[in-house]
Order: sequence, then C-alpha cells, then structure tokens
Amino acid sequence: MNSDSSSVSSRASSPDMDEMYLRDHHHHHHHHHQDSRLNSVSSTQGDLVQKMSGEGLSRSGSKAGGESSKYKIKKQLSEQDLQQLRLKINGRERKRMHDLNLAMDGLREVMPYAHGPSVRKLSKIATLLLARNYILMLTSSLEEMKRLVGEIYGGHHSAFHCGTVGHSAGHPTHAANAVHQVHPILGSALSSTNTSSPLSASLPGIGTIRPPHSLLKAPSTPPALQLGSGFQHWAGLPCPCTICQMPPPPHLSALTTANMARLSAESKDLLK
DNA sequence: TAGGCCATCTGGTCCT
DNA sequence: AGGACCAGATGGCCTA
Repeated sequence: MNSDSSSVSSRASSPDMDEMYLRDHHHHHHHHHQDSRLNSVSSTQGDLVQKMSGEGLSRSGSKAGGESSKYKIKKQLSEQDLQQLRLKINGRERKRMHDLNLAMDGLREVMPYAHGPSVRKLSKIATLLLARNYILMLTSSLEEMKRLVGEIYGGHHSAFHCGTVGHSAGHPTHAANAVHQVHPILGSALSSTNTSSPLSASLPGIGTIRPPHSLLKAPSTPPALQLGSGFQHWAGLPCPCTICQMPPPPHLSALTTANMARLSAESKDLLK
C-alpha cells in the first residue's frame, strides 16, 4: 500500500532539489505536470499580478487618478520576475512540507512500532491515529496506575520524588517518559495479543497492510518501553510533582479501560 | 487495473 | 509586503 522508506525518501526532494527547482524547473520529475503548471502560469500572468495584489479589479477602477504606484510596480513585473516569485513560493512550500514530514518521521520514531528496513513505514494517517490512541492509552494507564497506587498507599506520601531520574520538571515529555520507564500495565498491554490490546485493536489495518507490528505481537519489549533506571518514579508511590498531581482533563478523567473499546472502534472507523 | 499514498504546484487567506 | 498555513488539483509510484 504504502511506499517503503526507501522509495519515499527517494521521492522526497532534498534541499539540493530546492536549488534545482530554482535553477531549472524543467528537471522536475513531474515534468509533465510541471510543464502544464508553468504554461498556465505564463498564460495567466496578468491575472496572477492582479490576484496577488488581492484586489486587482477594484483597485484599477476605484482610484480616480488611475492605478496606484503599488499596482503599477506589480504590473511591471516581468515574466521572469513572476516566474522567479512562483519558484520561490513553491520552494518555501516544499520546504514547509519537508519539515512537516520530518516531524512526522520524528513521531514515527517514538511510536511503539517495529522499526527497521524490512518494516514498511507507517502512513501519515496511520501515524497520527496510532499516536492519538497511544497517548490515550498512556493517559488511561497512568490514571489507572495512580488510582491503584492511591488505593495501596491510602494517600501516604513518600519522600520519593520522581525528579530523580529521567525527569525534568516542566519537560513536555515528562508524562510519556514516566510511563515508558516503568509502566507495568502498559507493558503488559503492549505485549499482549492483538485482540486484547486496545491500541493494536484500534489499528486493525496495520497488521494486514504491513509486516507484524510490534504492538500486534508479543515481542521483546520495544526499547522505549523497557524498564529503565527511572523505576523509582513508580516505586509504588504517588508522585508529588505538579504534573503528576495535575488532574486529568475532563474528557480523560472518565477514560477507563472500558472506554478504550470505544476509542478502538473510532479508530477502526477512521481507518476504513 | 483500481485504489492508496504521496509530492508538488497553486491560489486564497491570515498573520506579522 | 512577505511569509506561513491551508486545501484542492494533479500525476507518479506501488501493491493487491
């Protein structure tokens, strides 16, 4: 279904390609498409000038003295200038999309998903859906852990502080780190079978579309989920840090294991 | 071959 | 004015 990472990366343009575009647009691999686009640009350059002014028609007709100097300047742009401008805009948009894709890659990297050359890359939509469900499941697990810990220790607070290892206060990834380091519930959930894992069940397509997913089998725990040296964060005591003490968002406070079924169903629908 | 996914171009809109 | 963001259109690549 999806291009593998090699084909994707081979298709993705590099900064060098940006320069290439600006130097000579005829080298574009979508040359047919590109040519037609350029033709349309050159055939409507007068329109482009007016459109880019945002009010071409009204401007030319509203001024008693004729065209404004601003409009004159734009109208005097040569075809080459316009084409240069178009290429510049295109290059920016390309760079923007590349940055977006880099961020998407970064998200893929931190997902509990089997990485490697033999594993097909998650599609963008699958990445986002998986990430969403992953976050929801982590949140749910975290709440469950806190609840259990609260039950066990009955509100007794300990001198333990979660800031000892792998925890910097205020760090945006704090919650995820904490769970990654120790979460037994999450660990069991992630290593459970396909049908029993809310997260894997939420993305039924992955197992069929792509090679076995790390979430869909009972493999060695993904590196990000292995118990680390920060176990003391969840040594069985309530974390006194502000983040852990912060009440969950209203829509997540009712997020129970039972509700995960609903989330899974939603993801199923989205992936159809 | 159809469908999914993707990269790119493009014009519009909003923001600084 | 220029840049960022967005959505639609288009066409290529890949897989079932």
